[in-house]
Amino acid sequence: MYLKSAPLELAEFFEHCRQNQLKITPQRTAIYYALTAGKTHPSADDVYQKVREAFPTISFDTVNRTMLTFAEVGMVEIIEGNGDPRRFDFNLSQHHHFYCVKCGKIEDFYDETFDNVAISEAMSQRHLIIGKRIVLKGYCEHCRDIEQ
Amino acid sequence: MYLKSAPLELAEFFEHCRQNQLKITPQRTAIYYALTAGKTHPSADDVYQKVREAFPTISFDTVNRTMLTFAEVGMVEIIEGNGDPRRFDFNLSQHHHFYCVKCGKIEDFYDETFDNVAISEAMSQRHLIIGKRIVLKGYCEHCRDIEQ
DNA sequence: ATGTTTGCAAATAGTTTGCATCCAG
DNA sequence: CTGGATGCAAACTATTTGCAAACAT
Repeated sequence: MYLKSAPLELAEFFEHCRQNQLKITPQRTAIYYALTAGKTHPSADDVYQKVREAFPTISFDTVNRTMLTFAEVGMVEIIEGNGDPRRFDFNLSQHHHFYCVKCGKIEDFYDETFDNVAISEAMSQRHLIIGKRIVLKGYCEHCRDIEQ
Repeated sequence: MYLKSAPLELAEFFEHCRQNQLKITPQRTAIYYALTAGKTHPSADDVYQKVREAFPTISFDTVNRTMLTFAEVGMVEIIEGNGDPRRFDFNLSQHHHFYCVKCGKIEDFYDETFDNVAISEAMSQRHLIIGKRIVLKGYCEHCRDIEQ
């Protein structure tokens, strides 16, 4: 089915903070609000601009660091690749990527089953699709062992 | 089936350059070689380090610009997101992304068919997979029209 | 010959770090 | 009170731009 995004309720946010020994500060609460009200895949600066509407004295720095903290405790996700140096792919055949969240390694893999799944009409009619790829995230065979 | 990456032959590389009005310079040729011989998902700096083995006087700058040029004419692909500012996702439910290569917009979508396709044993046994996502690339409904 | 490409240097953008002050618990 | 959080400034990394000299065609 079509499920809409389900942002955390304020109470859940507080709970999350407590569970992770994060102090509930006015800044963090304002950032939480900005996330529920702002654009969907914001950069740190997007969040900063939005938060300032409610909290004009907050520093960019606090926003940026708070977002990293939120990501660490699983309250937001960092979209894979973004923020890392640009990387190029010389393999032009249809393939998929496994991305290691620890060491940043990218591994190609091939999967015909995925290749054969059609994109929904809704998407392919609205946008002009030029590529389709599975991105797996995880710990690679090396990092899974040294992971605490 | 399992298809290995098929790098361009030197002749194809020259042909590609001619077709795109790119002059065949020693630097570009050396970069092409470095791509076939070097690591699989290199950053501009990775390529630079590799090229210098054969062409010690090349500048980082030329490598970086050449990679962008190669990407423009479709000889390499820029891995989506990498090189762009970090972006966060507040939507923690299982979903997928459409990424507009023109304006950088990311749109969520949901697709149970994709969700239900299992990851191959080969991948799931080797790595510790924590996320699976389809990434569609293309021109969004807005950019598809103003696209030249 | 001439328009593209290269190499250098400077500028810009995004992110990270160090540290003194402040405040939630 | 006290350790974590904040704000500021400086450092760092990656990328982009401008320009003169060099080169492929």
